[in-house]
Amino acid sequence: MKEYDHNKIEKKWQKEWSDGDVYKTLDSKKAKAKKLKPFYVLDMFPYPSGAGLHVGHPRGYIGSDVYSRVKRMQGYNVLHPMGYDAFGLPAEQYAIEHKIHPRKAVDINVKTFEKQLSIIGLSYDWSRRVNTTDPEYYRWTQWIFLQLFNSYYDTKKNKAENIDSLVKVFEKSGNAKVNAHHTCKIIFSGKEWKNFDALKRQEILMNYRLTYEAESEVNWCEGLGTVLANDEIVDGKDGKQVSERGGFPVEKMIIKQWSMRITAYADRLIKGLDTLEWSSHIKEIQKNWIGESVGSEIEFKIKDNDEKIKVFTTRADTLFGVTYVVLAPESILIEKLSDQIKNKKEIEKYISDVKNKPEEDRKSAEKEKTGVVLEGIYAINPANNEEVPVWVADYVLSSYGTGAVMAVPMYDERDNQFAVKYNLPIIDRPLVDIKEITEMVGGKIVTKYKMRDAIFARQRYWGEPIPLRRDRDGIISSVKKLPLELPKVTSYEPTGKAEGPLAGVKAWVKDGYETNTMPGWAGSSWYFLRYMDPKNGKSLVGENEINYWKNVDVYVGGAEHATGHLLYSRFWHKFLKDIGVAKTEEPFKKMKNQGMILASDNRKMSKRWGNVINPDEIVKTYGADTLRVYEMFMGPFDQSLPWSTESIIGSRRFIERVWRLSAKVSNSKTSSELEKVLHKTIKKVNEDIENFAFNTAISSMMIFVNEAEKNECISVSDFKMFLQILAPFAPHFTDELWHEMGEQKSIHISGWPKYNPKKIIEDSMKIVVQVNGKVRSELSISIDATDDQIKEIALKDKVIISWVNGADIKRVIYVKGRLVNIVV
RNA sequence: GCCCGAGUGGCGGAAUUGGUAUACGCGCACGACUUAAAAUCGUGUCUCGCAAGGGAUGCGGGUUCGACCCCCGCCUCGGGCACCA
Repeated sequence: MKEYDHNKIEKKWQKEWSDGDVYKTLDSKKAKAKKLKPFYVLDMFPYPSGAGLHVGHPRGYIGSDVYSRVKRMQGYNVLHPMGYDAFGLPAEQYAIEHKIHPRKAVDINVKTFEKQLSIIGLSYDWSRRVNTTDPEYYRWTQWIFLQLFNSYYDTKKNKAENIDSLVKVFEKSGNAKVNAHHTCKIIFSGKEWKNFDALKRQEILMNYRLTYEAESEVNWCEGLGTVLANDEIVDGKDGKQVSERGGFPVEKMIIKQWSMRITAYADRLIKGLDTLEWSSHIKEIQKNWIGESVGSEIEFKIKDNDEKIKVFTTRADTLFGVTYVVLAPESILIEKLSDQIKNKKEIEKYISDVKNKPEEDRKSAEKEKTGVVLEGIYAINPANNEEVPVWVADYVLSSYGTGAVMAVPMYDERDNQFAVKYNLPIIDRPLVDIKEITEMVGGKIVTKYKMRDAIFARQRYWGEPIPLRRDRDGIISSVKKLPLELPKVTSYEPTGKAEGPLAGVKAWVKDGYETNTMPGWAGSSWYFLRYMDPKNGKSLVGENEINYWKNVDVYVGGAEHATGHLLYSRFWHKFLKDIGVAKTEEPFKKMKNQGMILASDNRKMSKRWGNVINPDEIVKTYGADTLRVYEMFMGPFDQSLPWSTESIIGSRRFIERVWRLSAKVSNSKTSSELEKVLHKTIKKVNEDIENFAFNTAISSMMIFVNEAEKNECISVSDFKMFLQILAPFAPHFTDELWHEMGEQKSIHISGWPKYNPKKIIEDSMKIVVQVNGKVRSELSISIDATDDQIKEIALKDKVIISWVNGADIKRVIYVKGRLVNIVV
């Protein structure tokens, strides 16, 4: 018997697999010729950070690898690729810290990453690797940007449409009745449209485009020199907002920015969640993030004025209890009403004070609410024609609902606080039916969302250039020839202004290109489509390929991307579906989220704590097979677990026991008892892997080995079946033993064993007998026994008779195949 | 504050989702092999009790023949949102 030398075996098989193209994915044409069905298993591609991997990083990759290997063995044409998300802040920060160009830093980091990953024995088809910073890749990111730019959202057809068709409508009949998701505040006729100059038209269309430029409030991070998305910000120690990366302070600012109209898809993004096999936890987070709420829009007339105040409320049933109305300080109505406002100066001062106040003060719930009454202005409650005062107050947000609120201090806590502070009446009126009252006052039921449009620009160098140019008159046009390559700069450090380092490239600016670049999520929002057809120079993905693969079948990655990547990808995918590129409504049908591996001190692994365990070391001492088995065995896949180098020995022992078990393989038959255990194990492993319950799959294989060791021999065919179910977890040494059993081809393309239902049938069953719910006896009864027979046998059992002790038997409950409970 | 999730031996965890709680593994103890050690193998290992038996799934109650699982009220930890009308 050879010694188990993991280093030798693992090196040998990794080379064999690579030389033999064992994990090569077939393109659709070849696959169809062979009648192979597609199966797409995807890992979230990493930022190649350069810090090196710790033992926790590969956990998700190992899980998805096990799953992919099973699918491959089951005869699917498996697409299991890997690539790099290398644009964006992490890569750029690393480059700045290490004083090298981000391009070089990315290349170095990718190499380090691949070297570390290669020793784990993952079954990627490396020939399909993508990198978001590759011009041949970001050419298509830019292409998608332009498609969005040239589209608007048709709310009637409920899909994106080309902006040209909207222009035609404008020409014909203006915009009064368009069915479009927009922010356009002016109404014009077809005639007026024709008289608008090009700049005016551009300005109007900007309100409809799915990628648009607008003044918007942004999170400005001085430390990183850029604007950040809401999901890139976290609460700092003192409760103030800081950047997730680096922990720098973040403040609100109004800047003209490129944005994406994700809000147009809010409804579809919520509805689609029901069709997804994702953890309910992540669906819940997305649902809350999108924040759908159904309520009523109700108009309050203004006394002695033609203007109206439109409020949004989810509590129209409290309409009779309204004692005042509040406008957000940003409300344009205030300007319109100014002639009638008696305390104009005071109002103006209040508004400017609010604007200069940091947003975090304004948003904190503990903060005292402030406000000023608009003297001379009264709103008329449409339900009872009562005149109520109108206030401006900073607790009303302009960005949500209609930017105006009807205040019902009796029922709303915030209104109540405000009313108490400013001595406003609090009245108790009976509640009415929401639907009825809304109809009665001529309002309508509408749906509002908390989600905001996504800002699509970063004031940084290391990102995709925005493929637009602006001529001297300010007219924007699409760049015709993609990719628009990122120019070389002398300094890629942040400039600290609302423009990026590209502003320092004279030729770039002269040509009218944008100095902002795209945010990190641009390249990662569609990469899964590129893997289907990574070298296609004519289109983002070929028709044949996308029709074959359709979408990702199983997506594996961290749960922390719930409101970022996973939402943006769904948004883009839906858009790509609308324009005919994607073929399904959702990109990721099923998703599994791996838990983090913590250090043994239960903290995150980090250089800072000095508790990092390096996978290279573990592979060297214990082997990749052991590492893989251990990481899958240590606990539920989606749960965060502490690493224990002490416990890994159990997985190593398991592998060695299988290795030694091969000495018991012979041509004689396996005992029927062991055969039964084997087939049960095959059944269990198959089910468990399908559910990503890898830990219990391994434990059942351990039970089989324990059982097998008690036997004198095991047949070649039975042992081979066992190797096959173990192979996805420990691919190297199982392939070695497989060949030792006389096989020529790799075990990983050898087929997946099926259990034989006949071989797991028991001829007797173990029935537990309880008296009043307490276990008192155990019986072995023939499988053919009827329910009544079983009850009778239980009642006649000596132990049971002594427990019942002649008492009246009230009930006898029989649970099929499990237990009898006798109630006395 | 609001919305999710979790809490089981010394440790990681299992339990067919209402039916034998603690599978599997680590650790520990004892034994075998060995001059010895390592490795390996065997036995034991929730708790009280000599035993018969009793008690334990964060705490307190409830439903049920039967509850880790369902319901009500707490506690602790993790995650999400946060003046969203």
